[in-house]
Amino acid sequence: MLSNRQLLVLQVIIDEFIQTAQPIGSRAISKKEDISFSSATIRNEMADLEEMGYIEKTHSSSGRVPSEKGYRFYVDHLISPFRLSSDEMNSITHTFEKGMLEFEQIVQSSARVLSDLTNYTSIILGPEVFETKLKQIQIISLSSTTAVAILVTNTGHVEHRSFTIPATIQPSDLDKLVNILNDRLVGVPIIQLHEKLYTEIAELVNSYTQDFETAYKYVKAALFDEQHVKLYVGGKTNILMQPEFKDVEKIRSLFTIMEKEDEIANLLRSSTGGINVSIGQENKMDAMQDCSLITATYSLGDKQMGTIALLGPTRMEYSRVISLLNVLSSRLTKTFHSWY
Amino acid sequence: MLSNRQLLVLQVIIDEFIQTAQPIGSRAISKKEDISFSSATIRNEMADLEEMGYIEKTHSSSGRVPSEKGYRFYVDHLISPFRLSSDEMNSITHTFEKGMLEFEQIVQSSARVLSDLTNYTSIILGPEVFETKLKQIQIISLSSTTAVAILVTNTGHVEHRSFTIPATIQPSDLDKLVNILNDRLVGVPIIQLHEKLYTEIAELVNSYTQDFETAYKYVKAALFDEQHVKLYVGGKTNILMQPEFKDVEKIRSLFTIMEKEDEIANLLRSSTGGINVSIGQENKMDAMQDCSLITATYSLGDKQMGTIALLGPTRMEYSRVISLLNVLSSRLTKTFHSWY
DNA sequence: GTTAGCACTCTTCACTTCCGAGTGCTAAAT
DNA sequence: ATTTAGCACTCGGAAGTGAAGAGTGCTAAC
Repeated sequence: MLSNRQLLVLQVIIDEFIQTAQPIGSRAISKKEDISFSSATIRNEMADLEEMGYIEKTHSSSGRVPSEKGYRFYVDHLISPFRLSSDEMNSITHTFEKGMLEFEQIVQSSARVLSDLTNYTSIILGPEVFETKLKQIQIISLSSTTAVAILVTNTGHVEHRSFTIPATIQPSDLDKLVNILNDRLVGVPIIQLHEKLYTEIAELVNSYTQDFETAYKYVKAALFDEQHVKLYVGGKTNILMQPEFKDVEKIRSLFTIMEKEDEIANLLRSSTGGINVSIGQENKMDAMQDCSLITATYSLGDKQMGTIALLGPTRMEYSRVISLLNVLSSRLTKTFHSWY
Repeated sequence: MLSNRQLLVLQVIIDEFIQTAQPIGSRAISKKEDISFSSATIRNEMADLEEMGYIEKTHSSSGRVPSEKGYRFYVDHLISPFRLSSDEMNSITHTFEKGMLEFEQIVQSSARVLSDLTNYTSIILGPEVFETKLKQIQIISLSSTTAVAILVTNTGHVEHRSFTIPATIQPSDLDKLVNILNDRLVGVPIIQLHEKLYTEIAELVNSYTQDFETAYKYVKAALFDEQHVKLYVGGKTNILMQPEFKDVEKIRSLFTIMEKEDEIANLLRSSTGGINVSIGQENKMDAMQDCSLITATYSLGDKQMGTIALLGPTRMEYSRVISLLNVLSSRLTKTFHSWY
């Protein structure tokens, strides 16, 4: 168990290190306002803290640096809610007041605000389709052999894809098909589309001509086969300003990871409700071993819709970042709620 | 004027430096197969070349390195067409054989192939709208106060935007409006849309009710007011592998530039037909002073549609890159031509 | 339990020294 | 008149040295 004084010392060390990125010595601590012990006493406490694994030395006679266990303890027990400045609150409020009405835009602006305010890299996993329903399907032919299929959801999301069709297929067949699809599928939640398509609709289509079936295949492939994730990343370069990323190799591996959107998306998707902090080695991805990833989710009703995350060095301003994520995720939740 | 031997020496120096990124000494040159002179002779030639500004020393007793003037001369007079390997040709052919039918996809894959093959960063300015014409406008209401407007071009490009409308506006008004817009605007080249909207259509709309005019305003704002550029960047991290980018500051300034898509787009847009090479200081952007930017354009008929570019260090494989860009731009041109 | 004092450790920086790669010049060779 | 061999010279980089400074751990005194 940690004594009160040890808690205090640990807190000071971590707070200080987060700001300066420099190892903290006993003398520096003893000089702090809320500390009334001599450096020697601090040294003893620090020796204990080190033995328990909360802090480390960078070399035998250096000041101390928080260990990952230290950060973990700090995050779990030591941080108090951060009072955001009115400037910060304003930036966020401003983002939501532009009266944008599209998922994409709101989410994108959120990512930008977040990375601007923190100087870390923000990653937002766009709204998943849980609650969204099909609003309308349209096919617009461009030429005798090409057409573009458009799918609109009740959330205003639009997917589209161009495709080729054999010239043998009649435009009237396409129209008929669209009608059938709209008849049967409008209002159906997006996640159930696949299922419905393969049972109900496929059956129905079978009863028509060969050509009609072909048309169906094309449209299905165009609209429903690929489901791509939307990942918004803000301030990729911010992380370059952190002194821990002086090494080009680290930068490279981190940037390479960030290009693998699928993996990142899966990682974020797996995060549960509320704020979640992964520190250093706790991260599943190798290239993030020197980073911390803080995630928060936003939701519609009791369905989780997406995830906001901030990626920075383990030496992160946890307190502030967590407050920011809290505010932003609840703003997102509120906004989406007001829409539907 | 440069003697034949000087040309040869200059060529060897640049070829070698492009491969090794190390200063080249006289002895190394004299050992090359096609060189039959002693290192002393080479030294004399190098002294001349340096005096003329084609090569430089990194310090008083170092080997030589190409100057920007040297690269310029190399690009203008010394490079012979590069024979692309069949592997390279295959990768490109493969990209165009996937039967994708959308601008975006083709262009995106092209960017990827290009950066993969070269290990530089590829930037592609998406097809401009010169020849594209409006195919259809649609408005789909999502709720009593929200709707999504969709605009489709004859090239299969889809733009969409959600927007709010006062509840006082009748759905029937919206329908009427869409009909008018489609009546008047289908087939009109996208670049003329603005003009038409502000003259013809505005006039027409004036004769209807107040509400109708309001609806018009909303739709116009949603669909036509913002025109955003599509810029595809491939292999941003590739540039980190180049030894000239060991310095974090350089990386940061370069990446910061690359986030300013507007500026990059303007830069690319200003490039004229054919291959264009900007070496080092020739670049307008400060952060690119250590880079070379090679651009090629692709077109439809005699209208230039967009630009492909590769960004790398000044020590670039000019010959290969130029060949690749040539092939790719003509493939793009051919593909687009076959569509329309 | 706390603190002052001190020896000890380790980094950092400036300053050498040494080596090798490469040049420029001169004089000899072709 | 070129070309080449030879050699002194220059410079960067690696390795080494020493002094300064920051910080620790331990001991003994408070």
